[in-house]
Amino acid sequence: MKNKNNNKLLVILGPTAAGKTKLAVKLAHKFNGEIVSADSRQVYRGMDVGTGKDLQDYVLPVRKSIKSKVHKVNTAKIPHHCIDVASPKTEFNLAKYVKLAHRAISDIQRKGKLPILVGGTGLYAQAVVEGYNLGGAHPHTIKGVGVKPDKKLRASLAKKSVAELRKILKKLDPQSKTKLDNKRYLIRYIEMVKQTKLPLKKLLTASDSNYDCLILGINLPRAEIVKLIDKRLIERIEKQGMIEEVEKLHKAGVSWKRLESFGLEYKFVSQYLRGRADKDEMIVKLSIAIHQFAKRQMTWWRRWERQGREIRWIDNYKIAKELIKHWLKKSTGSNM
RNA sequence: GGGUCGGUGGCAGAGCGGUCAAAUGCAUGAGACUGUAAAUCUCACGCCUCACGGCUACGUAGGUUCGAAUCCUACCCGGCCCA
Repeated sequence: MKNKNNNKLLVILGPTAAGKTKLAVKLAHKFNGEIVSADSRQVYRGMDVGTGKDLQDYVLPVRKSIKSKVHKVNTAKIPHHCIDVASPKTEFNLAKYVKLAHRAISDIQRKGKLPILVGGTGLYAQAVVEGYNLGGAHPHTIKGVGVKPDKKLRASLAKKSVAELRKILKKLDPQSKTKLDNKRYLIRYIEMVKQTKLPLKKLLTASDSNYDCLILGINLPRAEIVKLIDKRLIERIEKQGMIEEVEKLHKAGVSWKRLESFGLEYKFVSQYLRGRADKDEMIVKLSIAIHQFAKRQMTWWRRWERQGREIRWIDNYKIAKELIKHWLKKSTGSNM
């Protein structure tokens, strides 16, 4: 059940390089908060420069507590959760993330502090806020679904066309309607319906939101974001040891294939290290890829808004502070 | 100066008499996406029009053809080779 007294969750979104972390840390100091990262790449150990972890001197140089899987607090610095929780050699996914995030949030709330969910991975943040059904990942989930990947099924469907996959899905769930044109997702849907025997609609229904949320989105002009991205990119490559980091990960046993699957810095630097591109070429391509990523992030947030979730768009600390003050004054649970 | 190859949409690059507003890739724009999400995928992309359709386009200017990005001539520009 919900904690009636303290189920507040502050969420901070925005495209990459917009300054989410910086803002979040400042707010954490101001409002006695702790940070929960909603970033699909910060979860991996050893991926620091490329995910911006090293820039945060406030990130705990922490030790992982085996029991809680939550980072220990290091003195006055702001604790960060859901960071460095997985080896880059292992698979990580949404279900695992959601489980960790909910646990971290509860822990923070129990301490009487304000959890601040910060990140650029739209799916992760949304799944936490909206309470997606993910295998009973946390107590608030209505119905445990938790459909695990079925490799055999996936292999058997791999060669089907989009039309064929749609037909198969339709057969399993006559009421399903989807405009999905991505084979990977269609196969996933088939997998879920087949294993649970539940209609797709039911599987994709979120529970009530578990939290009393205030969602702040950093919204800067596109040109500004592009500038910030490029500036940060050059710093990462020339000063922060981005290339060395990738090299180190590879030496530690992370395959090139795996590294490239992480995308952006990890992908393009790997290609450079393998001699597939020279440095200038790599930087140009990488820069473009990050711009495109930022765009995709914004598309996600706007979609979330269209689905009915309010996001307050901000571009500076002061506004954020005022909005939060106002929100904290309101009684818990009444701002849906 | 002589020879030679080439000049195509934002870029790269096909096309070499009609079916070409012109393949493909990239960039760009919009979007999808609940267990890979920094991933994966879809659509649009000369101009005008909701659309049927119309208009302007393949270095420039002429020409040959019913018809030219595609053939011919001259010129301009670039690469290479010989002087």
